[in-house]
Amino acid sequence: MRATIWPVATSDPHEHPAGWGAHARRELARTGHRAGGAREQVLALLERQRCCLSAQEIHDRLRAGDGRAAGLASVYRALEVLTSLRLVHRLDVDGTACFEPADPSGDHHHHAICERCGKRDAFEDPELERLIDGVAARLGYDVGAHDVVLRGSCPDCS
Amino acid sequence: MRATIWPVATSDPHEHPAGWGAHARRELARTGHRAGGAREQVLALLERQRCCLSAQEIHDRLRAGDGRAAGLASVYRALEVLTSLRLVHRLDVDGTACFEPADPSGDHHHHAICERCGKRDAFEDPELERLIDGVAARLGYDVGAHDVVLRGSCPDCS
DNA sequence: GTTCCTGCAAAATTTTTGCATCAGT
DNA sequence: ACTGATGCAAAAATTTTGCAGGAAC
Repeated sequence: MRATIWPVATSDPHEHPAGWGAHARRELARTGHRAGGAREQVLALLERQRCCLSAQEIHDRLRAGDGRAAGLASVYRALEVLTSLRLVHRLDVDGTACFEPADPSGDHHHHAICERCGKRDAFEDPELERLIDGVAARLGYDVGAHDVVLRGSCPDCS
Repeated sequence: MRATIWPVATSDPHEHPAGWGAHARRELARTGHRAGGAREQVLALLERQRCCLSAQEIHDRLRAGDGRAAGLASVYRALEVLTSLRLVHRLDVDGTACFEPADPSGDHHHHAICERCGKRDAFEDPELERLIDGVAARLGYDVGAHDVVLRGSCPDCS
């Protein structure tokens, strides 16, 4: 492991928009995907997760649970499918990919990452969204996704 | 008032804000680094480059030049030093890290990436910067760096 | 029964590290 | 000379792929 595994705050009071899991399962079925065990495990885990997790973190948490955990390769494959359907959003953090549910309503948040303690915070800002849409339009890009990442010291570490 | 946007083409041999190379060499000397061949090669290449390059791309371009090219590991080591001194900015694109000079004045640009042809465009927007500063303050983060990445289809591919 | 899904292992990629040697100060 | 810098190769970390067996429809 190249980077230390930092704890991810799970105490975030933000619950996921109701029905992300249901929406995702519906989309998977609609696009002709079968309900296998590995993908369901990943889906169920992401459903309870607010902030992003790496494939390895997802795999570790699955193994920590009871029963047989999906293999790491299957986790990657599940994430690939979910990402291509835009059901999860991929974000590169420190050279490793992290994944989190994508809100079907189109709402989404961005990230502030503490370079000292590794904490990943989420935030949203409607004005920021509007501004980015304007920039995309002026560039002539048909933008399907965008990320904003802030790096620095969180309030606790400052 | 409308924010101004300056698109910068990837291949555009745009000159860097005066003195980035000089500034970088000065900082390296000031922090007790010696002027080795590999780091100088990387520095000289980045000096002529406006948009971001991966370590492999840098290595390839160095080998395409005349004379002995720095080894790939030395490219990584040079980039590590330059990044830690905040002289270059690191950006993760598609799972691989890209690097580009960081303007000493604090000005910087962001990126729009075409998912079809892989083109990387740069843009800047002062209003976006202001907004991000505001978000950072609101979060209580001491933000040292930030990225904005737009992904989609460029005008040519749309 | 057909086709997709999964697990395991192997391969491919990307990045880091060990170590002997070379070079800057 | 001393110490950092470099090159090469090996290792480590991350991600993808091949293939045989199993499961969903």
